Amino acid sequence: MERNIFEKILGQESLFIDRRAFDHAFEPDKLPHRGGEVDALVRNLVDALNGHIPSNMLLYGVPGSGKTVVTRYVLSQLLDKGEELGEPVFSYEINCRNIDTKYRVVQNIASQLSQRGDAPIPFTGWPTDRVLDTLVKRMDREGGVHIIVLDEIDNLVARAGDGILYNLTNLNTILKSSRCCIIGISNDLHFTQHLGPRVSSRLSQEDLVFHPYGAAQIQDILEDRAKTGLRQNSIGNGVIELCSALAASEHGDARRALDLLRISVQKADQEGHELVSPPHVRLAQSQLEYDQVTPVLRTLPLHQKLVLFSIKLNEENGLRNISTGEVFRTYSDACLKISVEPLTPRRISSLLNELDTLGLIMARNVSKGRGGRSKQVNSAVPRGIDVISTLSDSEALVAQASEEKYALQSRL
DNA sequence: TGTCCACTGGAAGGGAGGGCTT
DNA sequence: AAGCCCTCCCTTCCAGTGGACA
Repeated sequence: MERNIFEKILGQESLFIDRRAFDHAFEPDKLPHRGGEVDALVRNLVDALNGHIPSNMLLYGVPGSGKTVVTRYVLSQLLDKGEELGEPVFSYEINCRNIDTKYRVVQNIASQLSQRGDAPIPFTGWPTDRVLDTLVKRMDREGGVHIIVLDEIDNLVARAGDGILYNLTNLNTILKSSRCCIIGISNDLHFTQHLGPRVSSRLSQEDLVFHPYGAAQIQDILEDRAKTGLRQNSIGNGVIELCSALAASEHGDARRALDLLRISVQKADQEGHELVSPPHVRLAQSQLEYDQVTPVLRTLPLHQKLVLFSIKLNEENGLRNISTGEVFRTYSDACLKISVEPLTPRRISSLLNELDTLGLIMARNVSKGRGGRSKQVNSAVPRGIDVISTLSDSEALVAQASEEKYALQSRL
């Protein structure tokens, strides 16, 4: 009889003991090389246990420099201690990449505070002030200290302005039987420039900068995780060093290093090797690039696809550093070919900025004197990924285009 | 030194879509 | 059903800009 198709893999020996050690959300027992940052947070947040209001804080640092993990680590201990001392502490972690409007932020926190019998707050429909009102009532009902962590706060400010931060930093003047503290986490050191002076001074009462990890520090982190998550003696010479060096060369991102090591181990597992070696890391590196980019390419909205397609098409024809105007002309032609109404040049300019933020293109502003000021655009998709076929082969593009046409026709 | 180009990017607002309240 | 509210995607308008060139 045929064996079950899962049996072969299930029975296979793996180099992993605990895969979770490589999760981004994994909370290790100790945080190497972040003692100073932990201390700074603890010194401030201890006020929550003394009946005072902790200062609002802003944590800065490049991605993967430990901001989020340090905050979680400190907060989980704070919550435990609060419970022990009978000083209730509540914490809310909001990722402002997804939750990026005033309404959604307030709705999210208030919903986390809902009890049985509370009316659910819809994800749209209520006036924001009403949601804010509900939040204040619920916070006061619970009492204690409420710590609101706004991860990627720069994204929230870019999308929704600083109005929400004004409301949140103002909460303590409205709250009667509870207190509130904001911790903002940002990748962008200069994001407070986009804040009004009142919000800025209230929010950044204490700033903390997380410096990128160096290769040696990343190495320590990887060694710790390998001890927890992998079988003994499963890592070959130079593997951890290579992972650390690759991640350190990309602005010291510890998450990237963990991903690299995890995928390297998977590769060794797949090949049935007992030992992970540097070639596995190289394989992991290219897979990581591929895995990061292709889903983004596939899920781009139609017009962004067409813009990127136009840039790539120019590059295939040997044209690099093309201007916004050139992109727009190629893009308009592409639209014509698939009978889609092109967007305006102004919109294309914004789409170029969005593609730049996504890291799919490199755009920089240049002035050519009488030739005018414009962007100089190049694709930034790693080599080895065939953008044009990923974008144009996909039936999705055709489907998207006809959907667009249908929507247009039904409007006319 | 002023002009001019080809844009940039902020601001305001339209309109469709999803949802709540009365 | 009508009146609101919020979000998203987009357009329109326009002041501002860096630097080559006359």
